[in-house]
Amino acid sequence: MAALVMQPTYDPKTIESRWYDAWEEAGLFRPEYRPDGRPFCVVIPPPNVTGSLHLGHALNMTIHDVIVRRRRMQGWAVLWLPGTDHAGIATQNMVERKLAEEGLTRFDVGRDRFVEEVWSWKARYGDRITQQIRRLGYSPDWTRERFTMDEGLSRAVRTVFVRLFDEGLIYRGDRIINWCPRCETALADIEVEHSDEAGELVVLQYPYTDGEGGITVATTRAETMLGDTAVAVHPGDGRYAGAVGRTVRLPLVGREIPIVADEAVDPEFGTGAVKVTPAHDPNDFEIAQRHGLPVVAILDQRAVVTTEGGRFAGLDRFEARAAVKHALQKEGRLVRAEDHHHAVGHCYRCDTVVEPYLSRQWFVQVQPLARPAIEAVRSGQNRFIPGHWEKAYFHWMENLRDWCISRQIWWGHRIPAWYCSCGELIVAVDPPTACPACGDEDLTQDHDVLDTWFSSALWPFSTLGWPVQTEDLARFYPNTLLITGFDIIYFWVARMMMMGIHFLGDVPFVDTVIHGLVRDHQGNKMSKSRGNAIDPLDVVDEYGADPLRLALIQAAAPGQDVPLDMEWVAAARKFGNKIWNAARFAVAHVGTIPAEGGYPTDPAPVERWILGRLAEVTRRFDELSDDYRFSDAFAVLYNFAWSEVFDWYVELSKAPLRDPARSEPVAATLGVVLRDLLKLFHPAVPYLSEELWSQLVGNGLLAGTDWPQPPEYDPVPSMVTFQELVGGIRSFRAEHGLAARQPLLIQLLDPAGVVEPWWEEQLGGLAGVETIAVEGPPARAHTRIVAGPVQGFIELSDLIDLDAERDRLRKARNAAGADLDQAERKLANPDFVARAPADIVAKEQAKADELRVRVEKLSAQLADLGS
RNA sequence: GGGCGUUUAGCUCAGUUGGGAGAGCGCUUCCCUUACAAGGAAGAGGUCGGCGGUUCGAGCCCGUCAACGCCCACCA
Repeated sequence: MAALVMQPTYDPKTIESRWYDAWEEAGLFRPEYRPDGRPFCVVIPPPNVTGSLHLGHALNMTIHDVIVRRRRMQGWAVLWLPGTDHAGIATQNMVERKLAEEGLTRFDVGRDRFVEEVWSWKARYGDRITQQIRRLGYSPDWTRERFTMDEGLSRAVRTVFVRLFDEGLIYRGDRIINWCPRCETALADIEVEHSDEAGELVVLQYPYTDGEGGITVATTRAETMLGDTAVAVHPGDGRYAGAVGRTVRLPLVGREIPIVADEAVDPEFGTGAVKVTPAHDPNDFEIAQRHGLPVVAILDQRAVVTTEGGRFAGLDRFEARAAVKHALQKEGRLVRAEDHHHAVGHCYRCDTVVEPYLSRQWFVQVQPLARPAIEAVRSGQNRFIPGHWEKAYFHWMENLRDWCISRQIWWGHRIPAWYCSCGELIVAVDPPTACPACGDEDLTQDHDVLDTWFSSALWPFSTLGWPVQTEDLARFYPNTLLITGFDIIYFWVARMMMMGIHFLGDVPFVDTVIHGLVRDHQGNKMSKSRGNAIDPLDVVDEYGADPLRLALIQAAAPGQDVPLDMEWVAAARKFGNKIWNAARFAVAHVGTIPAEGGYPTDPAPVERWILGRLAEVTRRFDELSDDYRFSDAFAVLYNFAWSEVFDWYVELSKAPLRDPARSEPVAATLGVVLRDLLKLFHPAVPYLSEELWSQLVGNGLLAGTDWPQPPEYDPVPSMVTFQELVGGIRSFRAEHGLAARQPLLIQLLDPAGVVEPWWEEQLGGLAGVETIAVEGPPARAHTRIVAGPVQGFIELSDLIDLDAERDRLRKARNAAGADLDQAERKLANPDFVARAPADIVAKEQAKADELRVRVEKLSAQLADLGS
């Protein structure tokens, strides 16, 4: 028995520090807790190790926790595997910014010291986010926590690299890639964010070397002309038939360059002639390869003009753009400049404009990996929820180009490739001691590291021990689920599919649950730069972790963005207060409650009603949860709890609970219903429910109990009539401004015999009326309350304004009359009667009958009142 | 240039086998009744973006238009 006195208001702060350690120490978060359970596995989308929790994480992990806590209670052996990501460029940038405060760059400190510095950062901040995860009450298995750069995962990364290399799916080559001149590294295509920007299209004339005139070309990046090595036209373009084979002289540079014909040129665009800059444009690079053109790089890795740029050397690309344009104008080679909107690529980590840059990089040939990954989704081995994301997935996968995986940063998995002075390339999981070709022991490891997403792609199996065939791997691969935001479907989901299928022969997870982004109440994406980002820990401080969790899960319709207003969180806290106080009431009136079962076998009508509703709601909640429709599931549960259990059943229980002779069965039912509510709500509000459990049931941990399975009960039709009667009386009372404590006299007329003995007492409590008889209408002036087959007659005292009462009745009759008309019109339609299903027609008929009676009675009443 | 999403009460949003329009917050009136004023009771408020179609019946299915948002795309 809980003898503790509960505070009258729910205070999240005092209870949310209490239960986490108990759950963890009981081993509840480990799959071993249910050794015989069906395996269930989901891996956390690993947050950046030095990052901090934001609302996107909170949404993602709330969905995780709501799922895994329920599955545990349902007896599954649940593994929710946590961990963090080294987040290559992002983390490196953070540490570089910190160095910058001391006036240093990473090149000042050198690679080894820099990497040490990052590790020490990781040591200092690496557990901040995991502490935050605990504070929000999330329940992953911390004993299995992983980090993408721990020893095991690094080995998995090297193993995958070596195998793909041996299969010919990883290669090294000189290609034009996306280059961030600020981060000084290559980026994958997907790591470039395009935005439409106002620019300038300049049209230049390159003069022929062998005669008058010249050829005009257009460009948005004038500075690149310094590196032009040709002009290209379409072979079928009649305008330039005579030009192909001739040469032009490159202005400012003086280089003589040829005019070539190439299919890649679109004769419709611009002048139909295109300047070819092989070192700084991917199309041009390909044209140059086809025509054996020289490649002249005029920008270095910081996008500064090289000595190839002559007098422009040393200028930044944007300075050079203006300077070159100006110089061309002075030489009369600038035909015109026009405004031009075009997409400009930016680095997704630092927003710097990305430069196409020729360099030697490592690539994954993705098409052989993508094909089975597409097929797996097409055939249903994996499904997206909601399904429309499959289209986006297919479209992206089908158009994939090779994935540039080498990065010129220092923080990450170093590429397991070594070079020997003899020219030998050694790709191996473990560092080679000597060159297999020449025996030289002086080998140099490749300086680059791998794209962070390369290691992320292995997360569903590298975390389980792969390449070692561990028990966890056998038991938990494929994972049951993956839960993530749509913004990383390409970065992460698609790559996990490719790698999982390729290396394990099976999809990495069966269901892919996609959720939206958290937005502010005006629908804007939250971001630090926008200044509208809300720190979840501030929300927790102000409202509590449970209210935040409940608000998030209620707001998260499948696949839709979540506009989070603090009003939602405040409303969730109000609900917490409501259930807190319902429990407080129960603690005072209910004795021992069993942890499981205990459902009454032959309950009285009111108890049968609420128990029947509990069973219906539990079943519906389970259906919706199984379909990942949590917002709907919790709406059903929330409305049941508040507007049925609290507003009706708790009120109905008060009278019998005060009477020792009748209290026992009511207390038992109230106890069981509240107990199951705590269980059903527990996945969303674990702290609150656990605290109330300790007060109410006081036996073990709620988190470790079984999920409720209440038996079904026969419906109680008289309850519906009773509720309608109470509503009618209350409405009458309110419209006439009658105080609730002033009893009204009511007589009931019940031709159908549904009036139950318990009504009298409850009508007194809930509607403030005194029932005087169950028979015909009284002689004195009265009005009627119509509730299904029952009529209530309330004597009209001098206090009642008869005009107001006539208005009230007229309004009620007109409303019923309008509904009746609609129903009768439907029933008069022969097509409806003939074609609609029989049960729909019968329902409509019953509705019409009931409405007809109601209209008759209200009309009769109006006549009685002399209208 | 493609593709996707959204458009429902004053605000933010739910509404999947098409069959009587919902929640939270806000608003109006009454009530500090012994679980709860972070509460209770009673109300007001919607041509479900426009048009057309399918159907006995459409917020829900089809077509079309409009507005807003997002993703993808090597047209200089």
